[in-house]
Amino acid sequence: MGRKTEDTPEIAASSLKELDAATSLKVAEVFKVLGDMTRIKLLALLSSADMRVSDIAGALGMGQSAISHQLRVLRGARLVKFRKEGKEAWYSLDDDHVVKLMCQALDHVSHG
Amino acid sequence: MGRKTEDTPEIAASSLKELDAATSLKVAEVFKVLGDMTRIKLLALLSSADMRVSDIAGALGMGQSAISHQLRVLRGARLVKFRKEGKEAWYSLDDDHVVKLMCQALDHVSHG
DNA sequence: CTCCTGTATGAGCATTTGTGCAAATGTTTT
DNA sequence: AAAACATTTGCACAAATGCTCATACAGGAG
Repeated sequence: MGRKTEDTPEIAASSLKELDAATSLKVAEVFKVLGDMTRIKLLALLSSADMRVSDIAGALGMGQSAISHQLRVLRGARLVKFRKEGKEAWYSLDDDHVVKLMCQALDHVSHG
Repeated sequence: MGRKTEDTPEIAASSLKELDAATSLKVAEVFKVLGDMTRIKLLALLSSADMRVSDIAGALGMGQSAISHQLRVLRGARLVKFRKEGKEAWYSLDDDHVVKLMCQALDHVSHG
């Protein structure tokens, strides 16, 4: 049977009590990167298909420079990766953690 | 101790493709609230015990005003709730979505 | 009532952030 | 070689953010 997205994080909830400053910072950094509507829409796009920079810019109705800037941020957080094909850059989600996180957040806002 | 054990059926990953602007904004707003180290440490504290404002301020080594401001933000995102007992305000996590989200993010940064 | 405690709120300020513009880099075609 | 194309990068600037300070609000004790 088709399995849905795994809803059991490998990290136990009890580990939250022992969050040191460095780890808290890293966690906050990931969330900060996700805390922007442009980047959310961008990641949602990439969840269905790999895309080039200009594709994303067109789909979101934004400048190509802005998208490139955002993709750099997303790359820095290891949320997206890309491969170069000639003069084009194809972007895709880095792993499925991204999707899990977004679904959890979607779950949260939907229950309001 | 009746915390909701309501195992919320996770939202399918396919819903991400259909994210409209309003929903993207809400999702981004939740992440934006989580994208701050002070608030992360604060939520981590609340994951193990309910606390008063002054308790949190003491534990984080910050001013009471700063914590109160942050708690307002967290309340606005429905990530924490509080009950008033006399002149004290006891804060707690609003639901277990918060813990799930943080564990997912912890999972992500740990695999780096 | 007054005083003290716990919390909330508003103003001010320094820092960060997202975007557009323009120039630079790199790749393919002519 | 140049020109066209796709993407990246540096700069600038408005808008947003987090903290501190001071003040206001509310409950309990004397």
